Amino acid sequence: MGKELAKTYDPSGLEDRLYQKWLDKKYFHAEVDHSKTPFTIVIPPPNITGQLHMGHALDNTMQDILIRFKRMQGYNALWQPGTDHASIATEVRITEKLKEEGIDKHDLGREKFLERAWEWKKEYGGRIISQLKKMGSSCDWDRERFTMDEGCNRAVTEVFVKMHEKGYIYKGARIINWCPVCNTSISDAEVEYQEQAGHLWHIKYPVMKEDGTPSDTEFLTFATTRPETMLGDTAVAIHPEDERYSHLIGKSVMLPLMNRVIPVVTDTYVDREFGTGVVKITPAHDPNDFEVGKRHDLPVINVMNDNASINENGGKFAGMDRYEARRAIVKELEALGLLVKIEDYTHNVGTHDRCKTTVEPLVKEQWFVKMEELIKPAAEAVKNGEIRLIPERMEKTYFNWTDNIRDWCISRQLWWGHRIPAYYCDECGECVVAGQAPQQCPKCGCTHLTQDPDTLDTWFSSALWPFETLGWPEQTEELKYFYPTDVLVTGYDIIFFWVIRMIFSGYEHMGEKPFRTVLFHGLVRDGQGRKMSKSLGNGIDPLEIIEKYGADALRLTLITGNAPGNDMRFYYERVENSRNFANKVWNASRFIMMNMDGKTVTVPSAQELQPVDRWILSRLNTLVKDATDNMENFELGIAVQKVYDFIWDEFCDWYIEMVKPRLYNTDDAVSQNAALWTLKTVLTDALKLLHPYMPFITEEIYCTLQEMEEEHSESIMISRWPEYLEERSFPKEEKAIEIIKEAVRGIRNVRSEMNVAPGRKASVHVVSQDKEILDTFEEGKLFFASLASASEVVLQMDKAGIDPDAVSVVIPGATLYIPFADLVDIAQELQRLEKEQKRLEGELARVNGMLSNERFLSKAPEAKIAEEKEKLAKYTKMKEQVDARLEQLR
RNA sequence: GGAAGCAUAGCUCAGCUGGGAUGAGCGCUCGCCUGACUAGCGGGAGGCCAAGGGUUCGAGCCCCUUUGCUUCCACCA
Repeated sequence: MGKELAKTYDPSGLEDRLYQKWLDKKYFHAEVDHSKTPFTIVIPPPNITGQLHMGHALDNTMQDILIRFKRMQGYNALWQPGTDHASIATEVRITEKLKEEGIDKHDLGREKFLERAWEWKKEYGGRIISQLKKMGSSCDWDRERFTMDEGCNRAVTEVFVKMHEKGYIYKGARIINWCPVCNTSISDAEVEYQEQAGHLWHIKYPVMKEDGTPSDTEFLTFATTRPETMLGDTAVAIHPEDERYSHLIGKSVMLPLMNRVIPVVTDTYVDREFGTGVVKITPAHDPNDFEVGKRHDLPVINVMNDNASINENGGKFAGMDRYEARRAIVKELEALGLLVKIEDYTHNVGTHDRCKTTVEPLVKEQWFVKMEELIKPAAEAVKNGEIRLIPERMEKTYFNWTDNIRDWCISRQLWWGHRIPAYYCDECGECVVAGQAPQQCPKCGCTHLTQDPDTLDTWFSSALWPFETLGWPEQTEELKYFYPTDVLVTGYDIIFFWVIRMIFSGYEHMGEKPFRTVLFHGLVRDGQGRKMSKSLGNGIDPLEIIEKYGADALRLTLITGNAPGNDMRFYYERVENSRNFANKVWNASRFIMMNMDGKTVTVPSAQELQPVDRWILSRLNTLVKDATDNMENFELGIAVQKVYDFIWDEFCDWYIEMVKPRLYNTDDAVSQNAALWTLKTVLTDALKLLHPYMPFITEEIYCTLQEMEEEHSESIMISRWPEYLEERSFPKEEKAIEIIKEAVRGIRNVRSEMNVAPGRKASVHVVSQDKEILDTFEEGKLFFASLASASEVVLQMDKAGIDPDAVSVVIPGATLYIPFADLVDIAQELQRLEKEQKRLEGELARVNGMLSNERFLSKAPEAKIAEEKEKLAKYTKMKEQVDARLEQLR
């Protein structure tokens, strides 16, 4: 025996060995080669803080499937890997770690902190990569990049300076989302709204009388969820057409506690239907109020410090935390009789997606990207189909964002990230944006300039990922050859954060789209449909699954029965099934190799191939076509399902069983050789089709199989993807074998129903007037007998000489008789046949109904009509057979 | 408030441009250690495809309405 395979498939050990082989052979590496067509995927860079989770596992499985598929098809496939510095996520983790050591980030200082961060990167940055390797990911590791490596840093600076010159990047005081715990601004996309139970405080402000003193009878009542912001109120607003308050237009109210007189303004922003129709205006602490304030030229009074405590503008409340101040203010208002009532109220509160702290809207000087112009080509590209989103419905989500675009706040008050290339003159305050620190101030000539302390939003660099990883801003060969990339595979949850930003960046800086297709996948949830999360502790570690079941089983599980963009639930039972399938493939291969052992398998002539051989070759041929089509259309789950069904059902359960008698019959070497050749050929191609999904097991078997050859290829990875061949299509044999399969199924069914012991054989008479059908059975006699547990198979044109009490099975074009004289229960037999008769009558009624419908005949396509006619003939014949048999029994 | 998705076998899901639901896995049930595989083999039960309309010769699939669940966006004090 050439090589002994173990009885059950054991992935451990084997996977690492094969992966190392692939690395050694440089199969993952792609070089610019103009004789080949490139196929490129850039990896969504995992965070350096990251641990491989099921989302990564799914994302990377999909990418690896596509890249391996295209590589086998002969494309120059590049899967560009790398990691992301993940500015805030990493900074939070490091800060936490420092805290554990009793060190405050600010005491440590920026430089030392960054040293720690780089140490962290060194320690953990490689972890996720080694985990991706466990999955079998065929990334070109020689090209691994990092969002903060030298090249990416250059790209970021270049982009910032260029966009600033064009006026796309500006600095301005805007209301932004502030996280008082992380001490940084965050973008709109980072705010996560949570429904929280709170209160609605109804408060009234006294209206100012003509004499300039507050009235003690006339008030304006309104409601607020954040009473502490009243310290910064600079107006009260009503709707201009609200008759209830029209007499107050032009008047003022007294802001209690602060004793500030503030105007009553009119603005259509006010909803007359909501509450009392009165809104207090706090421009410094509410985005809408900020807009109102701008329209009415109201002062902006910031009453909060960065840590959300009240600042010196808050009078006697200065120094209190925002919630402490809230309580104190409510208490005082109540004492003054200005608190009307308190209502329970659940509302959405903006929180920071990283730390869940309630976000505080604050007015701050920040850097922004002006989006209006930039977004246009990005929206257009999806609209005109230059970029395709899969599934298509994601376009709606996409346009929802592009149509309501807001300027992107890109500055973060963090240390870990790309520092903003803006420098301020220590003398005159002039701001200079430049690739390198200027020697002197262009305005006053001062030589002391200080760089902006802020860093950029982490997505600023990932937006450039598809081209910065290929060398941009250098015009490298790689960039020219591999860009634009082909497919981006990612979760729909980062469409705003990342996908859109890459698209407009691609158009802006490269003048071209970053990728042709975006393939979205959903979330991997737990068995109860919940999101996997650390806080719930319901996460399933992919590495544990790999350890136990193998990477192939995990990959197959993640990809089967799942459509693009749909969430999926993770079940251990499904992994077990995948593992069982791996074992099935393993054992089928083991069986084939055992039988090939010691023999030289030669290519059989056309005549030497038997109908069953042609049947399975033809079925394989169809599979090649269908599965390839599905994969080209990114229907990965459907494609692999077809391969799975083919291997397990058609190949293992039918073909191998059909061929066994020929393998065991040493007298007919020609037939045996034809069977072995077919087995080997079909197995090899099936393994190839399966390889992108289950790379390890297919490689192991393929190589073992190849070792039995004189000239063997060294890896399935670099073998050619099977192609549909017209000369391998045998529709006639497909039909013929289908009839035999039906006969076998029918006989098994009857035997099972009658409780015939499996070991008990009986003769089977095949009665048909159709010469071709008899020929089919004649040719398949050997295996038909074995599958149908027949002691002998007798073919005849009529039922002469058959025991009239025999059990019968009707299949299209033939009736089978099995004489079980001692077992047959005529009543039961009648019942069975009557059931079959009824079924056929139903079918006939349906087909006849269609074919007698003139509108059907005139409107339905030709092919459909022909199909129905064929069915009519088939069922009519079968019914005649059943009728005749019933007649005979009665 | 706006939008999207989902509702198909006991459970979890597939079902391509409308053309018989022999759909998959698990579960259930009956029978088998049949010279690759009990991580297996053979048989079986189980679905008026959420409800109601419409378009069509024909609807799980297209249109409208309703109900239930999920998600995204906006965020009104």
